Amino acid sequence: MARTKTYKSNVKAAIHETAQGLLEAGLIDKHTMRRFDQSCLTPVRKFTADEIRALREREQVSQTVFAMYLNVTKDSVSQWERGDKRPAGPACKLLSIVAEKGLSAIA
Amino acid sequence: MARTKTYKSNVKAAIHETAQGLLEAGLIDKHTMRRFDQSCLTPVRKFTADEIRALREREQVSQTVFAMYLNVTKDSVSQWERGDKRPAGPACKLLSIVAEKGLSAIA
DNA sequence: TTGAAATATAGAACCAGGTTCTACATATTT
DNA sequence: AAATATGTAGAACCTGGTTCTATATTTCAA
Repeated sequence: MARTKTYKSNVKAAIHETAQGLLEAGLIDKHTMRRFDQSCLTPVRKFTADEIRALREREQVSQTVFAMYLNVTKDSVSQWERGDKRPAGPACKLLSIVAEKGLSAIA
Repeated sequence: MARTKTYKSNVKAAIHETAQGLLEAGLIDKHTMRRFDQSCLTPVRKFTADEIRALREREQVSQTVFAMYLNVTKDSVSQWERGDKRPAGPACKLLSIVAEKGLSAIA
C-alpha cells in the first residue's frame, strides 16, 4: 500500500500490520486497537506443570519465594506444579515474562 | 548483630533483614525464603477502579489493548474500571509493574 | 544428635476473579 | 451515511486463587 496518508493513518496501518496476525490467529478479539504503539507483545505461552516447576528451579527459588514474585500464595504454585490447577490469564503472562526475562524482570 | 559468619549466613541475614519488614507487616507467610536473592520485591499496591482507569489512560491505550498486555479480556478491564470486580493477585502484580515501569515493561 | 525451621505434598471448602455472551450507546473515520 | 473503535451493562458459568489443616522430608543450627 502507498504510504501517503497522515501520521495517524500510518500509525493505524502499522497497528493493523503488526496485530493482524494475532487477529487472524484468533488470539485477540475482533476489532479495536487504534494507537497500538509499535511494540510487539510477547506471545503468552501455556505452561504445563513440569514447565512451571522447571522454570522455578531454573530461577533457583522455593515455591514460597516464587509465589511472592507472582503475588500468589505458595499453595497456588504448589497446585500448578502438581497439575492440580492451571494458572489463569494474568498468571500466565507473568510466567511468560519470567520465562523470557527472568525473575528480575518482575522484581 | 555481628557479621562474622560464612557467606551463606550473610546471605541469610540479608534475606531476613529485607524480608523481615514484610513478614512483620503480615504481608508474607510465616517463615521461608532461604536464598531470596538480594533483589527487593516491589510492593504490590491495591488499585481502585479510578486508579486503574487513570493508569490505562496514562499509557494511552484502549481497554482492549490494555487487556492484551495483561493477558486478560477487555471485559475484565471494563469491570475493574467500573468497580464491578477487582483484580486478583497476579493481575495486581502486573498493574503494579505497569504503574512503576510502564507498559513496555510487560510488552 | 536433637530440635527447630524450611520446603513441599495433599485435600477439602469457599469465594470471587476471569470468561463469555449479548445488547446498547457514542464517538471517530472513511 | 456507513463502518469501525470504544466503552457500558448485566447475566451466567467455571475455575483460579485463597485459606485451612495435616503430614513428610530435608536442611540447618545449637
